[in-house]
Amino acid sequence: MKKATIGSIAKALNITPSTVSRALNDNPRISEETRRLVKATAEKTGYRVNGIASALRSGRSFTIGVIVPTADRSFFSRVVRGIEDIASSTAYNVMICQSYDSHRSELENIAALMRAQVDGILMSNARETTTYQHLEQLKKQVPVVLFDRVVYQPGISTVTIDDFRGAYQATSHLIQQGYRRIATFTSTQHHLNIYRERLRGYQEALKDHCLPLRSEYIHFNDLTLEGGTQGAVHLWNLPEPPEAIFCASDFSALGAMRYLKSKSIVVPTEVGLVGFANEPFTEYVEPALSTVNQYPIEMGQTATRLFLEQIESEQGTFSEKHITLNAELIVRQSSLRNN
Amino acid sequence: MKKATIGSIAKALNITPSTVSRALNDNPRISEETRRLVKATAEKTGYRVNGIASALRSGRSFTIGVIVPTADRSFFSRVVRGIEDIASSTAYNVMICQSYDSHRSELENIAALMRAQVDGILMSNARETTTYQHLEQLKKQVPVVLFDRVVYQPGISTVTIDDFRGAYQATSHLIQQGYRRIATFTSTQHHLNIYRERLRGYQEALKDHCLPLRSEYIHFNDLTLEGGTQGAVHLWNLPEPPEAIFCASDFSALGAMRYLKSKSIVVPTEVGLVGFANEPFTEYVEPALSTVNQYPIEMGQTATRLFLEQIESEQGTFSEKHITLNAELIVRQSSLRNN
DNA sequence: GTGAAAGCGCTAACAC
DNA sequence: GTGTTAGCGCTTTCAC
Repeated sequence: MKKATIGSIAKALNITPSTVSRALNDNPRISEETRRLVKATAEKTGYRVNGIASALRSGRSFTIGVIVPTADRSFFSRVVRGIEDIASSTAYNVMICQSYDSHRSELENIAALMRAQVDGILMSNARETTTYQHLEQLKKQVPVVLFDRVVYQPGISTVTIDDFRGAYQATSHLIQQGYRRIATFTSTQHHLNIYRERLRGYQEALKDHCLPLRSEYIHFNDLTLEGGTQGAVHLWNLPEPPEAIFCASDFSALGAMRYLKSKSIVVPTEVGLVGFANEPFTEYVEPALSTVNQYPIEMGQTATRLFLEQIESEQGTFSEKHITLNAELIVRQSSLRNN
Repeated sequence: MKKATIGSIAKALNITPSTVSRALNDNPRISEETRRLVKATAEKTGYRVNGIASALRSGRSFTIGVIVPTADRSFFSRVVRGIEDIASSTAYNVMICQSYDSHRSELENIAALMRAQVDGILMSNARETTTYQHLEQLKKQVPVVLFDRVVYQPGISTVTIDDFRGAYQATSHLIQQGYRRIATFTSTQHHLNIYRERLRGYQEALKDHCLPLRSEYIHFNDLTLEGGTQGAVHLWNLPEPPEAIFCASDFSALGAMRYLKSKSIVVPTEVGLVGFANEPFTEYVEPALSTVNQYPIEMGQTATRLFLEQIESEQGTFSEKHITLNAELIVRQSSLRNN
């Protein structure tokens, strides 16, 4: 019992492989009769197209490569879901790789995906990535779409959320709740667009509300739980600790929340907290953490649509697009002052 | 500037493609000199092997297909990490698909992976999957290794953790903490091995400690947060509510925790809780949730090793293995009675 | 140690 | 509407 191929079907029906191929691909020049016959035989013999062979011949693998820093962050896994939504509705497969935020891994993933002859790559830069020659090379070979952690280069489309506005809204919300001395946690990785934008949003909001920018209230850390704890320690060692923190990540907000709890400082009565990313745990902690939703599914869908647009565009007609999606402040207890 | 191929390298060096292929693949019969020359030229011209072509020719794609219900559960994403660990150290790529617990999706994923000519499939059954003919078919074509949610079939290796012992330990721990009336949440999806085993572990622990099995204390739900809430509602409507719950999932434990909090019932003083899976949020909630660690990375690594063993075994020498990994009870505050 | 030749399974330009 | 032909890039057997 060998594997069925278009050849074996052809032989069984006394026609040629090309006819079989055409029939299976619904080529209009094939007679209804032949098509029916071919498909019936295919069904009966358990024929499955060999994607490898057709990719080799046609030059298109109908596979999209995706590189995310890590799939176990709710945000990225939901982006992937968005990508799969669109891909599967258009007969594309998705090959997912994780860079674990390592630049080396990112390079290896790109190499592996190219070896697999993917038709395009959708990716979010690894945290470690600070040089972009690899993208220069890559974009010459296949369409590349960056999302979330992006860099702007000719020929590369991007999808981001409006990190600036998200941060601006979050900070303004804290101000409206009556908090005045507002600190922020931001990333030491200042080459990443998203953190630069979130910091800018924080600063603009303060300015627009005529509040002073105090540099001791800007704490650079790695935005992990531990980073947030350290940040809180730093802030509460100041002569005048803040009344609220806008944290550029949920994990760092959680770190702060725990530190405050350990010091019996009550959130939100005494101190207000807002995170960023809407990780699932933000709903579960107490008090529930206010945060900024990044619409990850939409981001994945949009990135995939940009890829499809590019791959289907005529040679030379393509030019990159930069799409910014809305960010949405989700207000929960951690920033609602009882007043 | 065309793409470099073994043909182009051969032409440049006035040798044949076969020699180039051998040199690149470190075939021992190639002279050091030729190998050096070939590799230098490959480097210079930016040659990348075409994985598609070599897969077609050799019949091996060096790609492993992985199907998980969802990648955004910490457990599964860590299994994937374990798989990638081993795969990448052996030149295999990994193609990840998500079934979203739908049987239809699972079938489609299998089809897509087979089209892509993966060399094997590692999977965890979708919750919805209750029939297994598709695996019967599949295992004839490529090595199949099941993990976590498995079914036992000749020719299919499996990796599970010791769900029975995990549940047994968790329940025994509650008993040792002085809780006597112990309930459990289990899944309505009783065809899944893992939930059957966890229920069995709970029951055995009660028996071994001479505690009665009370059927009203076994609540079947979908093990989500909502399911856990409903379960708690049910239990606290009983004439004699329990003193503790062993929950077969962390999410359902969280549901119970919230319900209890809303009723001002204090965990762990009045009621003890243990979850299952060691989802990250279990550390973050208050009180921190005791749970059972499933060693996901080890599970992924083991599954991949089983696949490699099978694919490298001589025709006919292979027979399936069933590996059970340890489960480890992690005791946190939610089950530590202050006494 | 290297070359020649064949072919993996499929598609597509060109015939008629 | 169907067949013929060629070949995608690579590996591998069989020569010598």
